[in-house]
Formats: sequence, C-alpha cells, structure tokens
Amino acid sequence: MNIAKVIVDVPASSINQTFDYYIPDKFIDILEPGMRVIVPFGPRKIMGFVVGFVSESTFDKLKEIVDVLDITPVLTKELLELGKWVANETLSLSIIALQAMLPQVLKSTYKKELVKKTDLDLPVELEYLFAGRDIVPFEAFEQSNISYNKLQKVIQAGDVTIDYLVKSKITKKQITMVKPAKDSHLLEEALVDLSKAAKKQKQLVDFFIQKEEPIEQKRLLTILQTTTSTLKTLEEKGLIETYKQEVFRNPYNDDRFERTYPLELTDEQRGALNPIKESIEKEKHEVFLLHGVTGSGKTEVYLQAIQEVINKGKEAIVLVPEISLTPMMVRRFKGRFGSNVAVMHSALSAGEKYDEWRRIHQKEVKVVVGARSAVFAPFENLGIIIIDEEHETTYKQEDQPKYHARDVAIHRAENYNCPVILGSATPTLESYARATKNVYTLATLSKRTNDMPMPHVEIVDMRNELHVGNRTMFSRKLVEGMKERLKKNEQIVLLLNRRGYSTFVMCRDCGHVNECPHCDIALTYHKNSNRLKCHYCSYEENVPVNCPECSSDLIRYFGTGTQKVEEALTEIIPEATVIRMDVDTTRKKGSHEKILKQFAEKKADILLGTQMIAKGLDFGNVTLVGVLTADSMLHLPDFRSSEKTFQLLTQVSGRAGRHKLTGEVIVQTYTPEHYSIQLASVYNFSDFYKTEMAMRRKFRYPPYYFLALITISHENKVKVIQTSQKIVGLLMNKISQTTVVLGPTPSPIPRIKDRYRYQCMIKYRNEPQLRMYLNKIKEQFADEMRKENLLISIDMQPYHLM
DNA sequence: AGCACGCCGACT
DNA sequence: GTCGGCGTGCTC
Repeated sequence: MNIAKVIVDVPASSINQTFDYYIPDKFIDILEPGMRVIVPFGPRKIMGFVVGFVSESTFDKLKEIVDVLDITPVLTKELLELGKWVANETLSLSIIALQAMLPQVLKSTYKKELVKKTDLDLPVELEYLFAGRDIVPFEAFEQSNISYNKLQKVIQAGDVTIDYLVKSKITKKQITMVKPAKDSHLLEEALVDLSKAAKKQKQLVDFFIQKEEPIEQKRLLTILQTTTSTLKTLEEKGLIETYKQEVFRNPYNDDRFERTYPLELTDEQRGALNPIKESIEKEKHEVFLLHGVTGSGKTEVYLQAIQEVINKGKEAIVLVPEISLTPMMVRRFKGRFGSNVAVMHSALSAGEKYDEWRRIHQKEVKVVVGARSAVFAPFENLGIIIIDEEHETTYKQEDQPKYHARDVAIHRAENYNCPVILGSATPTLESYARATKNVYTLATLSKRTNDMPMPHVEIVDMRNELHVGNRTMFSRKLVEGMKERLKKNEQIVLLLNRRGYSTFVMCRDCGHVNECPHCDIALTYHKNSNRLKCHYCSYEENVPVNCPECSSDLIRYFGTGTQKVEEALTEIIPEATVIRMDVDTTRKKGSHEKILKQFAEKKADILLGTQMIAKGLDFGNVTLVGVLTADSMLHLPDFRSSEKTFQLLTQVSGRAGRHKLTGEVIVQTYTPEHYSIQLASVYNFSDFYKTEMAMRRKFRYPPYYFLALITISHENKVKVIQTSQKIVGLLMNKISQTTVVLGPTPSPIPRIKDRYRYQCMIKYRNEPQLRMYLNKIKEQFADEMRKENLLISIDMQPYHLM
C-alpha cells in the first residue's frame, strides 16, 4: 500500500478523477486518507486530498508525493464519503465538494518564482530583472517587457528555473506571554540592585515575585500601567522572558453568557421531545418535523434534545439561517452549554472561522451552531442534527456544489443512526408532505409558551386607498395605528418586502428604463453615490439628466427602497424616530446587532427594514407590525412565490405582541383575495398546505415532481439556442414517459455579463438514471465548453430559478 | 485550470 | 531570424 489515490486541486471535468502517487518512505507511516498533500502535476506543484491507498496502479510512471500538509486528516473517512455523495448528488466536481466542507483558509494558493541557478551573468534585461537577487516572483517578469522567448532560452540552458510553490494561507493567532526568568528569591535579590528611579521596573519584578506564572503581555501592561520598553529593559537584564504562544481567537467571550437552565416544558413540548429522546436513546435514525407556531418554544425542545445527546457523550449540529444567527440565538446556546459550543457564521473573519473549526476538529466542543456549511462539521460521533427554520432558502447553496443542507444532514444522520429535527412555523411543502406520508415524524406545537394569542392580522386593500385619493405608501389604517402606538409609547416594526423590486429610473414621457448594456436587467438607482448600478456585473453609470431615448427631462425614480419609505414616513409622522435596517445599513460587521440593540433600548419608535427583520426579533414593546407591500413577490416567475409570501407574512406576524402586550398586524396589499395572504392572516397553515399542494399537483411541481434546471450560456445567442435544443433532444431520447422537459426558454434574466442564457427545466417523478444522462450530456459538450467558452450548469432541486 | 509545445503569420 | 498569438493535448 505504498501508492496514494489523490483528488487534485484542479477544478476541471477532465481532471475529475483520482491520480496515483508513490508515497515516499518518510511519509508511509504518517499518511492517512483525508490529509492534504502537495503533489507534482505536470510541470507544477499543487495541493490534493488523499482519498485512499492501493499497492498497485494501472498507471506505470507514477510520481512521488512531495509533502504532507496535515498532522491529522482534515477530512474524516465519513466526510470523504460524504464528499463523494455530494459530488454525485449535485453533479459537481469532487474537488469542489471536498473544498466546500473545509474552512476557506485550508484552501491552497499558488505562486511562481524565477530562481537563478548560475553565478554567471544572464542577458542584460534578465540581470536587470533579478537585480542581484537569486529569486524573483514570476509577476515581476510578467510586468517587465522581456519576451517569453528570452526567458525560455535561459530556462533551457538551465541557468534559471521556475519554482511552483503551494501556499496554505493558514493564520494562527499568536499572543506574547511574559514569564519570570529566574526563581523568586533571585528576583528579590535583583530588586535591590535596581536603581531607585526605575519605579516601573521594580513594580514589574515585584509582580513576578508575588506570582510566578506566565501572563499575557497585554494584560500585564494594563495591570501595571506601563509599556513594552520596561519589559525590554528587564528582558535584557535577564530577569524576565517573553515568548509567543498560539491561541484560538474566541469571537465570543464565554463568561459573558449568563448560564441558563432547562425550562419546564409544556405538555406539547414534552410530547414533541419524548419521541426524539427515544430515537436518541435507541440510536435510531428518524426525521422529525417540528411544526411550531412562533413563540411556541421550539428552541427549548432543541436544547433539551441536545442535552440528551451530550449526556450520551455524542455531538450535535444546529443549523440556523445566516440571518437569524443573531447574538440572541448564540446567547441561548452558549448560556446552556457554555464553552461546549462552537459558532460558525459568515460574520466571523476567516481566521476566526478556522479557529472554531479547529475546536470541532480537535473535539473541544460538543455542539456547533452555524449556517449552512456547518452541516459539514468534522464530528465523528454525531448524536443529532437540528435544522431551525427549515423552510429557509439559504439552506440551498447557490454556487457549486449546489447542495441543500437538509439533504446532507439527513444523509449524515443515516450514517450515524441519529435523529434529525426540522423545525419551522411554516414548513416547506416538501417536508410537510413527507410528514403526512409518515416518512418524517410530525410533532406540532400549536400554543405559544406565554399563552398569548397570535396577533390579529388586518388586511388592507391598497386599491381602495388609491380610490379615495391616498397616493402614499401608507394606508389610513396603518397611519392611524402608528400614531396610536406612538401616543402609548409603544414600538412599531415596518416591513418593506422588497424582493423583486428595486429602485430604477424611468422616463415618464416615453417609459424608457435604463438597462445595463451587458445584462438584460434594469439598472438600480443608488442614492448615496447618485449612480445607476447593475447588480449582476460591475457596470455603473451616472443618472441621466435627460432621457436617452426622447430627451425628455421628466426622469423619475420608481420602486421603493427603505430610504424612500423613511423619507415619506417622516413627512407623514414627523414626530416618530425611525431606524432603518437593510443591506446598506448592516454592511458593517456588528451593525446588525447595534441596530437591534438601539431599538431594544427604545431609542427609536419605528424599525423599518427588509426581509431580515422578519426573523428572530423579540421585542416586548412592539405592538404593531406593518407589512407595506405583501404581494411584491407574489408575481415573480417562481412556483414557490405563494409559499414564500405565506412564510414571510407568518414570520413577521410573530414579531408582534411577544410578551405581555397584545399585538396587531396590518398587511397592505393589492391582491387581498390571494389565498396565501388570506390564510396567513388567520394562521391557517393546513388550509394553505392543501390549497398550495393542489396547485403544485396541477402544475407538476415539487413535492409531486422533482426538478432539475439546466442553464446554458454563451456570448452568441444562436449558439445558446442551438445547444439548448440539442440538449433537449438528447434528453428526450432517454427519459421516461412521465418526465416533462420544458424549454429551452430564455432565462428570467436572458443576458448577464454579455452572455445569453437559456434554460430547460426537467420535471420528473422517477428517473433513477437522470444524473448519469446529465453527466453524459455534459461530457458530450465538454470540448465545446472548453474551446468555445460554452457554459452548461445543472442545478438539481433548484431554489433560484433565475 | 494552467502549462508547454508547436505551428503560423508578421515584422525587422 | 525573432516575436507574439492561438490551437491542442496532457497532467498520476
């Protein structure tokens, strides 16, 4: 077994296979599958993952592994298997699947250097380039105007070589520690010798006489109110020593969290928890769908289930949507399990993420709370996986590998014979359908733990507002409600459901809309820079003064941004203070938290924001929630738009009246009769489920059918259409009778970055060979994809149909 | 992907 | 002859 099978770091379909390498003797005892290695690949050196060992290879001229990057495998055997499964399931490259399971810093970067190998002089230009050095970065050559032939000559002569370096960008944080260099009685002697003026030095020596342990330099300096110069002098005198020590960055100071204890469960909660406990106890894989209204105490069920898992010496993964990974959520888990919790989300720096990952890898924690990718946490004794807000679309990764965390979670849990909990107030139709068919076990929490009723929801027909001459974006009912709350010193949350809308510029005379010259999409108006920007490429331009079509100067801004709403709001209710929360105001790290804190401290009357305010907020003083445009995403070309609308309205309604005060919700809409708005307003999930299921069945959508979306793109429109038609033709020959292939049709955004985009949708019920067919099709076009820059992207079970 | 190699046309 | 551009095939 002296040959390693390696997946190399080259994301190309022709390289999507293992490569064999000899293992040098010095590595034979230490190398394990799951470790990263550096291997020669053609003329260069690249990183690769060892996935297995063999004693013979079909390939006869093997090279040797150059170096081993890890002491312990970064990928466990299970994760290697999982990677294979993910790659297969999502039709992505193995290397992409493996990289997705690790923190960014473990990715390798590559660098080339020119090395001078002779003492003799090179041709003048090259001598000038080296400028006396033996090694120069390759970029220096590229930036010079020396011809490649010149370089080639000296390389062929052996006077210069190209070194291909593999760099791992691991960053370990180090702190400086200080410790006494001598025994305390020797220090006491030294103390006498110090000059009287050296007050600080004396203090410092005295400090170490009292306490002989090492201390962090930064802390020492604050305690003694001195600077590094004092330390330096004493170090030179040989009384103290400083040294560097590696530390884990802890983005959360664990002492900060107040310890919490298990709460008494309601009957409903107990009813939900018991079968989960049983599944943990019997080590039986089972998926639980925990359908609980907002405020029904789902989290407490999670916490107690996790406690059970920890008691058994096992580990837990908790997935939450990125957006609700708020300090509040973290506090609940840290408060219960203390330093046993690692937290993984995008607001952490790359180094912090790596540290949290290492704490898991080194088995220092038992619980991970994190966003989508935390589903790959390198635990080896998993006892439960919990997915909170199961319906959130962020669980589906948009770029390669296009996996769904729910599927990965269930697959892993099967391996470990452990339960999965899917929790939501508004489960996806997919999950709920499985629960009704007893594939999943359903547990319902229908009551809020505080026994408060759900707030009353009032639907306001905005068409009537127009009829009576109200042209603002606030209905009379909403304005009245807000004024009333202000009088009572209560707070208000306003949701601007902006998805599908953005501010664009339109000419009122001829209706001309400024579009991106490279993408078929309207440019978005950005107020702070007063420019028009494209959201799909980097194009931007100034706002025109006159219409480029008809030269009219009647240019108007359309669509509604939070900024605009805020302005309108201050006009109507000038006495109200407003805090805005959207992508613009939360871009900076920690600003999310800051805004919520301000609002919690009642520094403002109204919190105005986009989707992100719909989740996880819990303010006792909020008694009115207003939804400005409930139907703005109802008309998007997405078969899930009704479901998404229902989910959003239900979620946001849960924000009002969380505590003692009763809440009210006002929903403004132009389509008040729509079932998703009607049923959300009376919290009727089961009727919504039935109605929507009937629609899905009729139009052959999930959960009745599975989907695969193929997107074809190329600079040449004709090429795209031809290729798309060819692909559909090929598919038609293979698929079964019940499978439907739609298209090819232009994508909802027909052109991005000067590339035309066509798509076809496959709807299927039972097509066990589909992945194989699709792979074959991709293979057939591999040549064209490479040579002509044709792109074929396949998304299994897509969420974004763009 | 990224690199080398080889062929070709253009330029001095 | 020398230079740069592009198509092609290979990577254990």
